[in-house]
Amino acid sequence: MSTTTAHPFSTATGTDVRVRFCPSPTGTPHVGLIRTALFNWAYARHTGGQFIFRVEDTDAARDSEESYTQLLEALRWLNLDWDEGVETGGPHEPYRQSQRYDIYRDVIAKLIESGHIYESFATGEEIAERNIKLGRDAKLGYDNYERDLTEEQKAAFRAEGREPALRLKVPDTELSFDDLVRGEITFPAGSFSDFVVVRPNGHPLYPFVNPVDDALMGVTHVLRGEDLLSSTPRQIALYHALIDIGITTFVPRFGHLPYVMGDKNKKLSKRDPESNLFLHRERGFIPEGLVNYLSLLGWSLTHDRDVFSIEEMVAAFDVVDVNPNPARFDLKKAESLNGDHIRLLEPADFAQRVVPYLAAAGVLSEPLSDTEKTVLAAAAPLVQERIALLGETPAMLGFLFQPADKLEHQADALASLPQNASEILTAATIALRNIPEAEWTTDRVHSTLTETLIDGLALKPRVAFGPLRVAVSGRKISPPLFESMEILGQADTLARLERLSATLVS
RNA sequence: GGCCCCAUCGUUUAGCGGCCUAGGACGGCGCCCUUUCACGGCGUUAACACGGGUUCGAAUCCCGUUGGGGCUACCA
Repeated sequence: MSTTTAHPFSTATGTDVRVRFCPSPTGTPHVGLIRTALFNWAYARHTGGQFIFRVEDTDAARDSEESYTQLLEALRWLNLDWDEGVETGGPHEPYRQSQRYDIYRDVIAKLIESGHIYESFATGEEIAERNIKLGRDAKLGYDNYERDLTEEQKAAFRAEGREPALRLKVPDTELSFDDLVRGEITFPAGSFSDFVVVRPNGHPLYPFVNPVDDALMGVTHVLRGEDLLSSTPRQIALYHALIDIGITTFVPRFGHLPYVMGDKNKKLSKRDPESNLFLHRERGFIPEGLVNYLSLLGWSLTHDRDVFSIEEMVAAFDVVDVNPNPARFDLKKAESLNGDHIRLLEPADFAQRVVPYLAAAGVLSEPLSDTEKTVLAAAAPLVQERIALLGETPAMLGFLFQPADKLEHQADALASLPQNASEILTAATIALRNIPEAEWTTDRVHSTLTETLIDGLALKPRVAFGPLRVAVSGRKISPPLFESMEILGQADTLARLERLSATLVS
């Protein structure tokens, strides 16, 4: 097509690549949005190009500063750093659209002067009426009939007190582009019409400011959600106008990333709790695990492995390998992957990361005392091997930070006690009391208890150790018993056994 | 209604004409390990939507059908 020849698409590769993440700050960060950020970031890091973070806060009614802050927090938490953008600055400042209105005014003036945009006085109702009158579907949209309004007609509208919106003249031809993830896509002539770029009150709209900023910032690859696919021809039309007036020299390549679906066959909605990035963090996802899972939403590293590091992702990531079909957000899989990444953490690192979760649950408070640090360091490895979310740790480790007399025995744990629980506790208490304090180790506790209960009383391990577990942790499920006893120490352990015994007698 | 996108196990993904009697992972099921719960190990379950082409040969290319989804704002 001639327009394509006249207005070439970007051919940028390698370090010339410029991608951007440009959310509008409405609501809390959505995992689909973050997936988009991740893919843009990964593409920039893979190619050695630049990653721009721009904020599209031109909707005063819905944008909030709180949401803006959350966006920053989200990217920082996931370690998705940007080369240019809000906070960090760069050669195309400012990076918040609410501060760029002067720039848009200038571009608008040039587009009016060059005849690419024109005044449109029609209201939505009038457009629908007109369609009906002409025997077309009312939903058909605008038919460009004000393109050539005379000065007299415009004056007449103004005399009625009407102010015009500004519309872009789109070409009356088909428009196609080569989508990075979907291949060649063509929109037939007439499937898109002149669209409003500026409201009557002078406020520029998203379909205008987004491409304008991309053009001004030299964005070469637009990787965004599939929901924006149908607006692409209009954007390309705008680009042609921008090239015409010398704002830029090329049209970026587009890549439309697949939807992130919820349980049902529809987009994961902001209402779905699973869409909330911070909720996942609260539950104990670690950045490594969540990023890994998010990367799998429409992409894969290789055929036989899906646990990998962000570095491995960057090394391999290319948008052209992104799968075009929608991906479902599968919490189970995400959690499993997170567990794998938790297991990969250095034990000290893991212990460190668990602290905020323990603090939030009231298990302990920061800063930790030396004793608490010691206990945590000893206990953390015991649970690192068995959880999928950091949020599971308070329930698992809480008993270690409670004094024996404050420990609560859970109902289901008490209910699980065998008839002879008292007898078992007494026998165990006597045996454990005989261990010299200096020899109080996991192994010694283990062997002593085995001799006394398994060999001596001929009990099954399950029956023998159950009551001890309940006495020590208050729960049916706990970290390994003997290790726990070692961490608690002899005196505390004995106190717990005696306390449960006392409870059972009374 | 119009336009656009999508189509491999329950889910996600590998596959880009012969390596596929279709591979991995999560889930499910079973077994093993085991002081509980996990973790781990082993095994198992289960898919190319349908119909036409093209080709010596199709999950892979083309067309159609069906089924999903999205867009169709003076929101972003």
